[in-house]
Amino acid sequence: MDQDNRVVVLIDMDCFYCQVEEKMNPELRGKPIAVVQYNPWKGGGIIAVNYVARAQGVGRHMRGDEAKEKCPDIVLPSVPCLRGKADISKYREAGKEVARVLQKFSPLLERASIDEAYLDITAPVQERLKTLNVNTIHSGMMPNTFALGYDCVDEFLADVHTCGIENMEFDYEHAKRLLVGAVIVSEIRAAVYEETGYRCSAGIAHNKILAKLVCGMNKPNKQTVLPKHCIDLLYSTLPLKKVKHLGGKFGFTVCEMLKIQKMGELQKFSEKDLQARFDEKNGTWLYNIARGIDLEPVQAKFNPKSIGCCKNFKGKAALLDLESVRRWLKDLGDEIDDRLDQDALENNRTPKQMVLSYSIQLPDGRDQSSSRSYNFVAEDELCGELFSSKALELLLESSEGVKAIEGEGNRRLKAPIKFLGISVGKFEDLTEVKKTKKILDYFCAGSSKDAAKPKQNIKEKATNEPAVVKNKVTNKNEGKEYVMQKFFQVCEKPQTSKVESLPKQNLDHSNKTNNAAVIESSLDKQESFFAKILNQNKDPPSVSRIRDSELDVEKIRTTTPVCDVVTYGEDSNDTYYSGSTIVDEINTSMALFEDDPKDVARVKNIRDLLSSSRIVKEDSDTASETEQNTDAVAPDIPQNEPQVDTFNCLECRKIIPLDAVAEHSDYHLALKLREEERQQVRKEKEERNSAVKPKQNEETKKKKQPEEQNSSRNEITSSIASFLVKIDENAPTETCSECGKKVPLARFGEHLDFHEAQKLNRELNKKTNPSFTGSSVKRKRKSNSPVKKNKMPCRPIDSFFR
DNA sequence: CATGGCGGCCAA
DNA sequence: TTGGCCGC
Repeated sequence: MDQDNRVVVLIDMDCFYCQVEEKMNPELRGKPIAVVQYNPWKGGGIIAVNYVARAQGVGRHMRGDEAKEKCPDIVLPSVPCLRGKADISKYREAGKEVARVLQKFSPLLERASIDEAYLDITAPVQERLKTLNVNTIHSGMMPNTFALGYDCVDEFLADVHTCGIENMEFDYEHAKRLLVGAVIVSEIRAAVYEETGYRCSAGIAHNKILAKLVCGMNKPNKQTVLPKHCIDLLYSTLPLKKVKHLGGKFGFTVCEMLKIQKMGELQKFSEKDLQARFDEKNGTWLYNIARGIDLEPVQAKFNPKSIGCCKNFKGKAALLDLESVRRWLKDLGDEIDDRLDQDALENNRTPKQMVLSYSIQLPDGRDQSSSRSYNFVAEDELCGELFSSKALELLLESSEGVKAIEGEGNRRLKAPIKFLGISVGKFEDLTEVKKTKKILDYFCAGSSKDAAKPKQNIKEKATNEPAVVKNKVTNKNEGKEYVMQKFFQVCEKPQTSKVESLPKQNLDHSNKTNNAAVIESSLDKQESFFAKILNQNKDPPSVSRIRDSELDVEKIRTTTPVCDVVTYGEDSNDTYYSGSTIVDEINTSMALFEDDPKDVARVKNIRDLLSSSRIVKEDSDTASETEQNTDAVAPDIPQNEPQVDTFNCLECRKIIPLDAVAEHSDYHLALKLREEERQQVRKEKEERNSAVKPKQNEETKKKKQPEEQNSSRNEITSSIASFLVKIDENAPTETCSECGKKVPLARFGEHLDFHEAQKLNRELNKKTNPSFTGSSVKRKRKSNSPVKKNKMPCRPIDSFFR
């Protein structure tokens, strides 16, 4: 049986939350610790205990206070609170960090929880067997390894070396595979420790259930192999409920109905019998697992399929009035929003559905839970407010006497609410346009974004945990401004100017002075969002370079397959996803504009940014010590100028107060985007009069998907123009509610994206409106203004200046 | 009041 | 689509 020839591993992090705390605070190492959440009540609930504390009798299912009694010197790090609830994002990030290491060893990685992952290493084992002589394997190659059924691993080794001649059950090939598997798992665990500092345990067997089963048998920092011929031995004493899926009610009824306790006793029953008692599927499953057979494949799955958050309101804390429900839903919605933002950046995906879950207390005192789902529609702007308001609607619509009692301003609820949860799922891949929007959001919002959108409505904050993750991107928030500055600098540079702001490696192998060419060369290696834009600027720079380097949505689109709604397979989840994520693109963009990585790391504020990018020179009489070639920009900089901090905009030559730099950059970007929109309209008009000739795509010198290169060649231009005009009389069409145009059904998704791009433009325009200066700029959200067709919905440019 | 906050899967 | 179960 092919399934039995696998080598499956379960990696399980040892008391993971504790390890995360220990890593963050090395003082804690060697001390007894337990991670708690919500410490106010009896010291908080313990959710993880390290092994020092376990040795002193501290266990899970204890309160912090109990732990203190058992172990007075225990340290109790607390899970941070955000918006009034436990925030486990740092553990989530740590789990991802580990999984990324595991992924290097096999693409067949299935994340089972925040701290557990299955790996199918059948292929790596086969590979290793080609070069590794099994007889040379010794226990030194796999420290901390145990073989179930053997007193020590050396005995198992001996069995393998002698082909297990003493045991009829011994399957030599199988044992060899597991042995080599154990060697590889040792290497995996060493790599995890080396690269993350975390220790883990592992189970090695020929399927998931068994790997999981034995993983926990030797902990911490150990690994356990379960050879087939030892299964019965193990099962003879193993309580049935220890097996995954049998730990709950089902396992209990199995034990009850069959009057058995041990796993081994299951073998006494025929498959038919088991099917008759339970159901066909369960019967077969039980029959198989009793014989160590589990056919479940390890699925390549890295990302969760849903993102949710919830909160209990126990006892007196139960919600009694509408207003508190509203408040909590808002917090839950905001958290979802934050996590979705990050998820979109990392995984290029967006959810199609949300689910509200709740439970109420019935008059008889028991709880009753329920849930209602909502499928997003195109007009929905996914944001915290949408989530919370939809959730409230769903809650009030739902039949169960949740409705507020009339009168008294709808204040009181009929039944106390004990639990609220919002989750989103059914992800689909983001289209290129939406991706573009996200990237621009990221860069353009600049410092004003965080101030504008009070994302973290922090009710309590136990620690000053950075709310957003610590991946490369978010660490470099300060770099955003820098990149924008660089971007405009590059766009603006006269043809003849030096390219000193571009990456060094590009200077090396090129005597071209043309920016586009330099950037183009950087595309050999990688492509960034900005590179895409800049790369389109093949024409000689003109007065309005920005316009020439238009953000041409259609051109960007052609770099990826033409489909708006990529039907959701496992694409967004699996380990094979090969497209560049938004995070990739942002990081590449960053890299593209970094003179030296240290510069960006060093940058702490706008002033540093500007001086390091040589744009600003306040106190400029002493400034030339840093560089001699300030003259690249110097002519326009008022040398003996100001007491105030200003900088001279390369774009318009105006002197801009430092504190308005971000907005000013946004303004130029808005100009650029607006021009793009104009051109779209122009194009639209032109093409209404003349037939469209599908234009040949530029040579795309990117690896990407191979099919894509073929298809892009023989047309499939996803040009906006093409779907605005070309209407096949016979093809089904749909009338766009935004602009009233008839659009071929096949192109309708793209058409909607076009409007999306328009909205983006408008929002950027709003963002640059100086009347909202400073911190109170509302970030995107709520664009319910209808589109006026054929009319520029922008303000006059001049109005941007006071 | 008292593990809580997740997440996955599946039957109906 | 919903409710329930399972497990970390």
